[in-house]
Amino acid sequence: MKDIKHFLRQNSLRPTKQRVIIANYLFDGVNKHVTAETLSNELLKMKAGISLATIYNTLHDFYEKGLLKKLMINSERIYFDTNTEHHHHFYSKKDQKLIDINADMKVSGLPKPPKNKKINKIEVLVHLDN
Amino acid sequence: MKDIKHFLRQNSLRPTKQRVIIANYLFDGVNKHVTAETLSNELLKMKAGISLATIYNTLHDFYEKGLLKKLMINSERIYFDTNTEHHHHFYSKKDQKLIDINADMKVSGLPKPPKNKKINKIEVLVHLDN
DNA sequence: CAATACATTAGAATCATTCTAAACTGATAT
DNA sequence: ATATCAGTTTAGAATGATTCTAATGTATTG
Repeated sequence: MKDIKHFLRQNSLRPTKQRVIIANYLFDGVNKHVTAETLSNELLKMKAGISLATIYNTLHDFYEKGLLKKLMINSERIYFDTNTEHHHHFYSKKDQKLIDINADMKVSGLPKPPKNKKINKIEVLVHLDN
Repeated sequence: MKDIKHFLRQNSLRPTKQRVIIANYLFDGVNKHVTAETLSNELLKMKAGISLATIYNTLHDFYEKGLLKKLMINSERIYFDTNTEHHHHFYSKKDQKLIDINADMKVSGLPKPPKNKKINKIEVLVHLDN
């Protein structure tokens, strides 16, 4: 991501100091899974001094613009994924860690959806033991 | 479920008045997806007068004994499933409703799990549009 | 560079869930 | 039966992630 300001403007987001810092961290080319908390910790490390409220606002803004995916893994916190392509995950509860599955997986034997309902997307979560 | 008291005892749970009422509702032969809130509403309807704390405790106790499955669908609340067999779900966000998929589905193209990790179980969630 | 629409922030509010500690009850032994 | 006691229930407080509020700050536009 060379020009973050341009990137933010393209997505109808004012490139404020805080958004630039957060976008630079999130969209550095390495896919990430973050929660408000883990992101806050990273930003603290780089002494960015961004308030929690702004972190929540920004994650939400990025999500609204389709720059992040929301993952429902456990009910304790919300995970955001910088990989917005359709993909699946390994999940280690023990490590509280998600790992992308980029392979092209197929699900067979799926029954018809209920009347008047259409399938939107299929999500596979592979739980790891240890 | 004919003898709920016996059933509870078999699972090392004292058959208290509250647990009997809740177990009777949950294990009546029809699989259910409940949250503390929806269960509380049902119990209110039948004027059971069971406190929220007990509802949480009981769901937890039943879960600990393997009588319920926990589902992580969204981060707003915890869902419990009376169907403890391995199975998958349709989910309609709009209706906030889960539907069991009992068909025997297969997932192909799964990559190897990360080093030193074993696959525990595979969960497929089919999101519905409308 | 002034005006203004949008952003940031600290701290309060919210809401599902968990905790606390006092009152209660099912099981067991007498 | 009844006393005992470990296990339960409960109201209400506490917690913790997230959202809201409303005051202050800042990017954009003309």
